[in-house]
Amino acid sequence: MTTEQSKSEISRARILDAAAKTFRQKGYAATTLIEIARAADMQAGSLYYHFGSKDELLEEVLDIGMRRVHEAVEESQEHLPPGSSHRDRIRAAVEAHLTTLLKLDDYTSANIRIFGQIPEDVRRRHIRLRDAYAELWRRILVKAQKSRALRSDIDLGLVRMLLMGALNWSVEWYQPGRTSIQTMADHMCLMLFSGIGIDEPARSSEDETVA
Amino acid sequence: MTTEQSKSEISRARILDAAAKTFRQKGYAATTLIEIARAADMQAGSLYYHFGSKDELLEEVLDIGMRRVHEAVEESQEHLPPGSSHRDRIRAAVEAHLTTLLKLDDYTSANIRIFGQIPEDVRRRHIRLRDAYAELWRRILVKAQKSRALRSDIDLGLVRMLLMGALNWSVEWYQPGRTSIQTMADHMCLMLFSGIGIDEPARSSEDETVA
DNA sequence: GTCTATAACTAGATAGAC
DNA sequence: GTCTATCTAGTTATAGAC
Repeated sequence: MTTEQSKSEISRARILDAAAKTFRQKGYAATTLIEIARAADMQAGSLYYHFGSKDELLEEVLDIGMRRVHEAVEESQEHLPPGSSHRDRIRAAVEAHLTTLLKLDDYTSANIRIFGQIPEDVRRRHIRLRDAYAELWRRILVKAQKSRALRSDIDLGLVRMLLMGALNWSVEWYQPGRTSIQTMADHMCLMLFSGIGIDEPARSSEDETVA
Repeated sequence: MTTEQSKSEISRARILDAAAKTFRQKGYAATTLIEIARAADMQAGSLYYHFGSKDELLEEVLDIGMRRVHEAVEESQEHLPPGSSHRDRIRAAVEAHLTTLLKLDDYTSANIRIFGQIPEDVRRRHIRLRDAYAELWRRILVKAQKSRALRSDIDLGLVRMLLMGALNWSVEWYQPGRTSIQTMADHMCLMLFSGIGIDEPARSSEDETVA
């Protein structure tokens, strides 16, 4: 009950870490308890002292992953310098989301990668946390729109889904070292706020619009 | 050898359709041959007359899905009205990609959804088609940038990944009837070219930048 | 071509020793 | 708490009848 962890708590955490890592890499159904146990330096049967079933283990990994990214984005909003613009706020949220997803955390990336392939009842129990996280983003964007930092003639829900897609898809291709998270956030926010198009000059006959 | 399909070809196609649909819904590892067979009105053992293994079936589903979206985007570029701008070209590609992914095709959506969870050797053989599709997009974007339709001070590869992410992620949330593909393409291209930000007015003391 | 039957294997889960 | 041994169920794949 102090800050010391019991042996049980330590093992439990080791199992969860191993599960998050393996689920993220191989997906849910393709991951066996034998692999998780091996990654946690244990025998498969020993897992059942800590968890009732594979699904129970999955559920906890998913919940932890979603809570972590939720908290990271929430904190990014609380720690902004006073007088920050709405663009600053959104940029901070984007960076917090990406950082959690790509640098810190097998739990969050496991959640994002395998959510579409989990058993129905696990999904049903987990969905509240997902909805709460979506609501956090919704509030950030709506506030920006109401303050006229974002256009009013758009479907903000759709924008949110496209934005989350661009960010979440990075778990499928991101390789540490190649691109920095800063650069990714820069590009994402540039697209979101200003776009990367240039006003094409008035058409003249010499324009190469087809070639 | 005529336009008539042999009984074998018909069955084969039925199996592939069933496999694409089931893979898309449940993922690769979680899908059993028994389910695929049932969806194709067959017994599991009968599948082996047409395919050598589950992996072989998977591979063909993946390849078909990638070829279809590739062809759809390629055709979208060939059928543009003369004098189309680069924005028009990109917009057409976005729409073709989304349409294939969300309306026409279990094969393409299966490919996008399960690519991250397939066996290593299948992935290795399939990757060429993926790379070719990426190259098609790269060319479209580079051409636009060289013609000064897109800013030159950006990492176009990164933009491409963010764009594909925004589009591909839609397989995880899109529900037919709620949003039209037109609307999705509109929003995506608006973000890509112009952004949805409004220049925030010069800061004054009464601005509510924090609340 | 498709069926039925089944072989060979692997998974998740349980029980009892330590 | 963890291990070893094992049960049960379900999977891919094969074989031979029709």
